Amino acid sequence: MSDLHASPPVSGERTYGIGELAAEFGLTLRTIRHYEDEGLLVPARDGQARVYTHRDRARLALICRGKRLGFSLAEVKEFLNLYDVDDAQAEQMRYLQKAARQRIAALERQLQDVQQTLAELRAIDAEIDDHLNRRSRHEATSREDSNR
Amino acid sequence: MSDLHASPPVSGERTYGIGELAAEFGLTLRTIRHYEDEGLLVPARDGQARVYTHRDRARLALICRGKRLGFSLAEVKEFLNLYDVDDAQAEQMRYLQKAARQRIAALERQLQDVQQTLAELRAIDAEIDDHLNRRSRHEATSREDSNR
DNA sequence: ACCGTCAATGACGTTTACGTAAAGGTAAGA
DNA sequence: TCTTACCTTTACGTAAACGTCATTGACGGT
Repeated sequence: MSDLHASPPVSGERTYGIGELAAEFGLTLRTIRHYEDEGLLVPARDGQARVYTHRDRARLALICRGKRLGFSLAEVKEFLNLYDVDDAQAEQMRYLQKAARQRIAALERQLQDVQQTLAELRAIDAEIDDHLNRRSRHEATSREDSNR
Repeated sequence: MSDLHASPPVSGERTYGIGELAAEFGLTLRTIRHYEDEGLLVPARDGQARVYTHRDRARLALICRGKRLGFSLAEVKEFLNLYDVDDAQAEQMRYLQKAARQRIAALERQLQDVQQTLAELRAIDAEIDDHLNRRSRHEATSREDSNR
């Protein structure tokens, strides 16, 4: 009758259900739960049900991006800590900064890789264009300049 | 006695042993053989021993880069075909071009990801610097400006 | 009261990308 | 000839990242 179970709409923060996030990020429920098993997400609970805050949602977005970049869940996990710098002691801030700089270095290398690969593939694309055009022009020529 | 088994130094092309390539690329023999099992490499043979040409070596470099970019071996495999455009029929050139363009699109997305992540991490790095400096300056101040 | 939907374990299965022996072949050097 | 270094194949093992049931629970609607 009275909403005995409806989670408190106390703090004006909107929350998300697992299915909602799954749909939004194109993941399965299993996958999101797996991220929790691995300690990448620690959603609140409304009874048994998982309740995700904006912060959880942001973390999930970071996880997805990390995955797109080819990092393992373990790597993404360390990665995530970097975004929680606010509540860290000066002691471990230096550690986090070291970690951040290592990641930056890794990403700079990856940036090189991506750019080089892009350049090569674009060259290949152009080369194919070239080949195809020559061939078609050649065909046209050998057909005694039938067109034009 | 006479080099009955020494591979023909016929064509002036230098060749590589599997251990050589493993050392150069920081891979294990097992890994390189695995790439062969998966059809990513098809080295020549001198008896039983694998003999790698410059071309094989170049392919291996591409494989490594693909892996660094987070692609699966299956993806890298298709990827490799793009570099063999020379000996392709116009028929499948169009197919290869399509594949190339898909990869280009994927890499452009990845480029965005990398750049955004880099920007964020650099911001975090700076933010930590900031926090640490404020704190140290605060400490200094509270110590009645002990230094300087 | 019954249904359908969404979610929660729990547990075994699968794919990818190799690791790790085990058992042996070949050729150069002491 | 024996050792050492480098290579071979065969085959089982494994860690990561989920997929895929099977079973159960809580709600909302009719």
